[in-house]
Amino acid sequence: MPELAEVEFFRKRWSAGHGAKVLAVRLHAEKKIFHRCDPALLKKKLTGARLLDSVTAAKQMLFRFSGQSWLGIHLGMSGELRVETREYPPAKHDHLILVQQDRQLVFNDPRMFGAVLFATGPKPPAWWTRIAPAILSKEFTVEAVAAFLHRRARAPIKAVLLMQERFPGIGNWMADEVLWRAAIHPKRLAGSLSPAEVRTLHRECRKVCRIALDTIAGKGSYLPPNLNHHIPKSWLFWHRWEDGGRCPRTGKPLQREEVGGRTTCWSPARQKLR
DNA sequence: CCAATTGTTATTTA
DNA sequence: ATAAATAACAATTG
Repeated sequence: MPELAEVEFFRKRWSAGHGAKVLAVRLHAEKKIFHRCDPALLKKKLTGARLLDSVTAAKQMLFRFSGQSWLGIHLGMSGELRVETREYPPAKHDHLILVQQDRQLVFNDPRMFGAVLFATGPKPPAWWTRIAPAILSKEFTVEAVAAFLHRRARAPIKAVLLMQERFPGIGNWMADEVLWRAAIHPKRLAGSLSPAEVRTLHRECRKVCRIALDTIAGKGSYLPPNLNHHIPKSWLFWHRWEDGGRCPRTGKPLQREEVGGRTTCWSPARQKLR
């Protein structure tokens, strides 16, 4: 499920535990989500450690603990973070739980395409620092997008938008939202976009990220009660899975088809192949 | 039983 | 050699 803004939403949930000690760690060490770390070490180091703070980058979260410990979480396709009471009994797919005095921080992931990472040391580990610069950062320039599209010239633009090395945090629905707003057909080859279209694409990437973050994860310290509640009613998001869904801008029927290996939704009246 | 799922990566193909 | 397409991963739901 989670893309950029949803990941930030879930990270913010766990910030309820900032400043508090971890009294116990419960985990399903044999599960695949732990295969990129040492779960025994994670448990040893985090038990008794204090959760200091956390950040999000792309689709990943980094939680910093006392004792120079760093916990990374990728939510994969079906992961979510929740905060439960001390009395909450663990459920089947609660693969990692950090027990604190007043709450339990739960990582639940039924499909287990997610990942738990762990490292110790004075600075954030390499698997964190090598994440591409954010779309909302200064480094995400029109020139950088143009150069990337040139290198991926023969791939459909939809597939290119999903590449985390240049569009960190963009996932299936955000890619469709960006292309719909930019009025670019998802099957257009990346190398075929005009300079004007590249500028529009760049601008809409930033707008979708900004608005998605504000509405899904909430501004400042406000955390919305659920994920989708505040997503603008005008967005393609609300219509992309409806059978017989219509484009919110043209009122014409939407189309759904696999593009770049993923189910893609677009408005043929707005996004032309030419 | 078949097909679907907001992600990533290893393998195969071009 | 490079880049694009495909398969695989696991669990659940319709």
